[in-house]
Amino acid sequence: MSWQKVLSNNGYRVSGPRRLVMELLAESAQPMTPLEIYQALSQSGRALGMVSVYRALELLAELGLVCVVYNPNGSSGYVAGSAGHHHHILCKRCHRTITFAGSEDLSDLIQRVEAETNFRVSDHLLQLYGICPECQKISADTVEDN
Amino acid sequence: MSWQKVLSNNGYRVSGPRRLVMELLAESAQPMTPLEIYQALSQSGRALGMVSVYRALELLAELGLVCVVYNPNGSSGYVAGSAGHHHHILCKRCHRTITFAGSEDLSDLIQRVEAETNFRVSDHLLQLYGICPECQKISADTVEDN
DNA sequence: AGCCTTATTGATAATCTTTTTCAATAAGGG
DNA sequence: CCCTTATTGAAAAAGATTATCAATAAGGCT
Ligand SMILES: [Zn+2]
Ligand SMILES: [Zn+2]
Ligand SMILES: [Zn+2]
Ligand SMILES: [Zn+2]
Repeated sequence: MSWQKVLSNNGYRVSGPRRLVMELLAESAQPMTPLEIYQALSQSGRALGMVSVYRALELLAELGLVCVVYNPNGSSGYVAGSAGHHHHILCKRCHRTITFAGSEDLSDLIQRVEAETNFRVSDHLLQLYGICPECQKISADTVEDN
Repeated sequence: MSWQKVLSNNGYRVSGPRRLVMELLAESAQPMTPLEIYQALSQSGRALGMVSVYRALELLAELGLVCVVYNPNGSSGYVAGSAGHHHHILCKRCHRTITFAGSEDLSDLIQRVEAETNFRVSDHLLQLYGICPECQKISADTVEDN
């Protein structure tokens, strides 16, 4: 279902600011902070208030249309979200972020931890960090040059 | 190795504020924000500046003596950290947080994602959310009462 | 135990980020 | 095309984090 439909179906309007934020994030390969979103849109002429960026992100996140991802250094940003169970993998060098499908791969771990701790697990946060193909290539080239 | 030793070995002093923050977190069952730490210490007479809380946390986190954990709602807090590969599980109801040992349980998942995405994975962020034993018991009691 | 050096603290101010407020605007149903 | 009302945006308020710098105290040395 399109993000416009998700908004409508939940009684929200498909407004200019929401469209701008949504489309920008969909195009971006990297997570963006509210400020970065504001600046990117301002510079490309399509101005909107900083407040609207915050409000759009809040709503879009609530509806699952965008996701928050955490950088290794602790800062966080937003990426366009896909539906269903999924997680993100971030490049430590260029911050390129892509999504991978969630699976039952954690179920063994979760069972073990439930047995160990007596917690009942219902949810999880998982992100992988590493180096993306492009940055690996750059590293390889640099090494060759030496 | 004790946290005091870690500080010393890295050329830092075992100061009052660092001790207060470290001991408070070690005793706390829940993650705490800088403000919560500041207030808790102030109220128990052992006053220190807000700024010192920030600085202590920054340093302790850098040395791996405390960890940042993310609440399901997006807010974050600090917990006393254990050494080695580990993760945290949080109770969604009372925020009690405990540590569980990391393992190789993600290696299958990581291999799959590396194959799918061509990323080289070096690190990960994992947290589990659920209900702790105490809160399960409360739920059970409540149900019985009905 | 007392002294000295210097890392660390804390009060204040500066900066940055996020939220509130409320009149003006525009989305979308009719 | 009009009307209703959700949404926006400017400005201000509130909240969180960081910089400054004189005063303090940790820990090495004797
Ligand atoms: Zn990269
Ligand atoms: Zn998952
Ligand atoms: Zn609980
Ligand atoms: Zn792990």
